[in-house]
Amino acid sequence: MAISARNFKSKNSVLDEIDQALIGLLSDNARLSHAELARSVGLSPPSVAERLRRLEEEGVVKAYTVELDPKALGYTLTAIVRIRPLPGQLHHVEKLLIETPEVIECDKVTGDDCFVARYLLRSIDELDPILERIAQRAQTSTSIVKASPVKRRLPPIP
Amino acid sequence: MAISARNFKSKNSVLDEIDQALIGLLSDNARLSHAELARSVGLSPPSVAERLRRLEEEGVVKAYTVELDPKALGYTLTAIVRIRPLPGQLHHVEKLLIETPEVIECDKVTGDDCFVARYLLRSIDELDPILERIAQRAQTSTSIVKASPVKRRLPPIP
DNA sequence: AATGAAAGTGTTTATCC
DNA sequence: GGATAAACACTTTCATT
Repeated sequence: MAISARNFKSKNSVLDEIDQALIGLLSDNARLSHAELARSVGLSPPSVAERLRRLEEEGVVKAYTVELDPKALGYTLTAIVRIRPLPGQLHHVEKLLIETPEVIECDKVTGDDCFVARYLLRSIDELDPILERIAQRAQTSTSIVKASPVKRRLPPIP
Repeated sequence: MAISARNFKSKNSVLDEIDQALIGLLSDNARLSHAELARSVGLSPPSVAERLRRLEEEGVVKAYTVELDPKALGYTLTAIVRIRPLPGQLHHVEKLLIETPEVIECDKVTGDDCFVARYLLRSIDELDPILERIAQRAQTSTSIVKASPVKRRLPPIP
C-alpha cells in the first residue's frame, strides 16, 4: 500500500477551520464542555467529541494540562542556565538535572553548551546553592529572566 | 488591583495533600470531571469544585490548556537561539520575535545575550531564512535541540 | 470545609443522513 | 462527517452540619 490518506494526514495534519477553532478554544480553557465548544463552532456536541477524538488519535492533541503560576507558589525568579559538563561528567550532570525539581525544563543541544535548563527559584539566594552541585561537574553560564516577551504559545497550525 | 490580603495569601499558598493530588490529576488530564476527581481523592464533587475554584481564585491554577505535538504538525526541529541586538535595535528585534509565529517562547534575560528564543522549524532549511531578518539587527547564536531530558513540568509544590 | 439532594446541563451511543 | 434522540452521567446550588 502506498502512503495511505490517513497516515499522510497524521504526519502532515492540515487542520480545517473548525479544528483550529476547537484548539484555539481549548488552549484558552481546556475544560470547556463539548456542548460549549459545539455552540462556539456551530456543530453538535457529538461532532465535537468525534473531532477531538480524532485530533487525539492523530497525536495532534497530546494532552490537556493545567498551568500553574510559579509566582503564586513563591517562585519569584526564573533562571536560564547553559551547562557544559566537564569531561566524563555528562551522564552524571544529566541525571542531576532530571532529579532537581527546580529544573522545570531542560534540553540537550548542539554546540559547546550541552544543556540549556530553566530553573525556578524562590529568591536569588537559592541560585548559588542549587548550582553548586552542578558547578563541580560542569561549567555553567546563568542568565536571569527579566521579562518574557513571548510566553509559551502554540505551534503555528498549518 | 492593589496589594491586598488576598494577594498576600496567594503568594504563600501552602497546598494540602488533596490540593496536590487534584493538581497532579489535572496535570495529566485537565478534562477530568469533578466526579472523577472526587472519586480519586475521596471527596464529593461539590467539594472538589470548591477547591478548584479556590485554587483558581488564589492564582495557583492559572489556566487549563491543551498541549499539541509539534511533530504531528510537521515541526521536526527545535532550535534555541540566543540573540544580542545591535545598538538601537532592541525594540525592533523584540517586536520581530513577538511577531514570528515559529518563536513559541522568548525570554529577555540579563547578560550579553538579551533574548533567548525557542523556535519550531519544519526542517533545517527553514533556519537560515527565518533567522535572516533578525540577523540584520542582532548577533545570534543557535543551538539545535537533540533531546529534552526534562520536558516542561510543574513547579515543585510547597 | 464538606455533604446530600434536586434541578438543570452535559455526555454518549445508536441510528440515520 | 454530521445530526437527532434518549438514556445515562455530571454539575451546581442550597440547606445542613
